[in-house]
Amino acid sequence: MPDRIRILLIDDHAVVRKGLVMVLRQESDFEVVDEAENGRIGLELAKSLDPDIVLVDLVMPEMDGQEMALALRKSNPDIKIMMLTGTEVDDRVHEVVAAGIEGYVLKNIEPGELVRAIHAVMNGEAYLHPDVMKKVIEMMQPHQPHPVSLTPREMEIVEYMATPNTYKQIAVQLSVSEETVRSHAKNILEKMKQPNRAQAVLAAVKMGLIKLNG
Amino acid sequence: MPDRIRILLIDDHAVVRKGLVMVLRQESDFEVVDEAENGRIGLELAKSLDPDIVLVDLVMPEMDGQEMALALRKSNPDIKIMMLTGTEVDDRVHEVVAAGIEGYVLKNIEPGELVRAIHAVMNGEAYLHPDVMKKVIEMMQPHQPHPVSLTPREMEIVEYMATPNTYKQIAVQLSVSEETVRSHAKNILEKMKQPNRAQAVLAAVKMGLIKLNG
DNA sequence: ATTTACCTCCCCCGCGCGGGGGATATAAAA
DNA sequence: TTTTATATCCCCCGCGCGGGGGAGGTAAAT
Repeated sequence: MPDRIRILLIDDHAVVRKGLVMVLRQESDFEVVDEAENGRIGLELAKSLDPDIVLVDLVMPEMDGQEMALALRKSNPDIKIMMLTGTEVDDRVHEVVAAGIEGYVLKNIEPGELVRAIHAVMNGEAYLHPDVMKKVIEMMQPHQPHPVSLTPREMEIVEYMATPNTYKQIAVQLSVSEETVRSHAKNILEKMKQPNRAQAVLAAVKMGLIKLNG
Repeated sequence: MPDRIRILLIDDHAVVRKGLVMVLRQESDFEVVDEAENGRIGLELAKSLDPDIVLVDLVMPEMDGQEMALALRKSNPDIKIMMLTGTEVDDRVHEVVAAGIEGYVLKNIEPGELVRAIHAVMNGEAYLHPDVMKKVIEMMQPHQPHPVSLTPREMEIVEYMATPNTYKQIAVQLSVSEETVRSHAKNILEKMKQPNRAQAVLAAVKMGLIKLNG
């Protein structure tokens, strides 16, 4: 069987590994090539065995799933990575997903669903557990209503403050006096409690007042 | 049947609407309550009919899907929103998803999959088409190797430039002369082709040199 | 009718900072 | 060995900008 999916398991709990093996053995096109108990060992095994996909636990001693994912991404970018974690949706979801994995499932996943997830990932898709997906989407929502309330004019000025323009140049473009712009800028810094333009712009980005890219 | 899922269709192509109606009629627990040909009309209908979920086309005249989604989110946050679009995965995916929708499917979706998607969304999950999910995940990847190469020391200085510290204060913390810091800063601005500290910091964030949040 | 919010404009001061020119030392690369 | 990159340090100049003050005018809220 040349096109069986070669799987590497990495989890610090032997029980979990055995359980996964049982589940994966049910599928005739799956082949568990090896197991490892932490990221460091798993990384070495992945490099030498070159599996199609690794199922890796997020929380592990020595080297956790996130570190391992980053390392494996660099050394063997073609190996798919499916992250496993407990039922709790970790707050590190964002970072972990950004580490460049293809799948993220919780351990309470239905066996059949796990099989489908692996197939999906091997098929070039990305598989995220519904709860994880929700979290990821939530994190890209426009940020909470800004704790600082700027007037419409001030909003306009803040946007200009994020450009290379000097206050004088901004004044010209808005057809007002430089003093007016400077006055607004002063009020903005005051409201945002920021010491200077650079910090104010950065804070505005963090608050979602300014889009980083448009 | 009190618990049928009440669906509102919004698409500027009558053919597409009819097709969707055919598909959705197959499911006994779906009920298409009405249709609309653009976002403006659809928004009014949604407000008066209060459906469980709206399927809305992304590209439409008068008011497109994104605008409508934003408006509907504000007026009726409980109504689920499933975005529809052509086979092309739009570059606006990020914005659209950030508009706060629950689902995003392409029009070439299998009917059965669409039905599952609707059920998933009604079940409180988020459903993104695999290609869309991939795109979303890609967009959270660490950015490409920076076009500007800063020396280790310069990297350090850039991070400090994103803080409220003045160059003098940075110098103290790094135990070097203020002149040294200023010198590095000058080289950084030169390399990044940025006119001032504020712009340099912003550019650094965009490039992924600096994490917005730590 | 008085207050409040907002936008507009002005002056002064002093420091931060960008831009220009250097210099010196070390270590790696050519 | 000579060049190149990196890190350190120095001086000068002038403008940008932060912080302090104040003033006038309109419009909405009270």
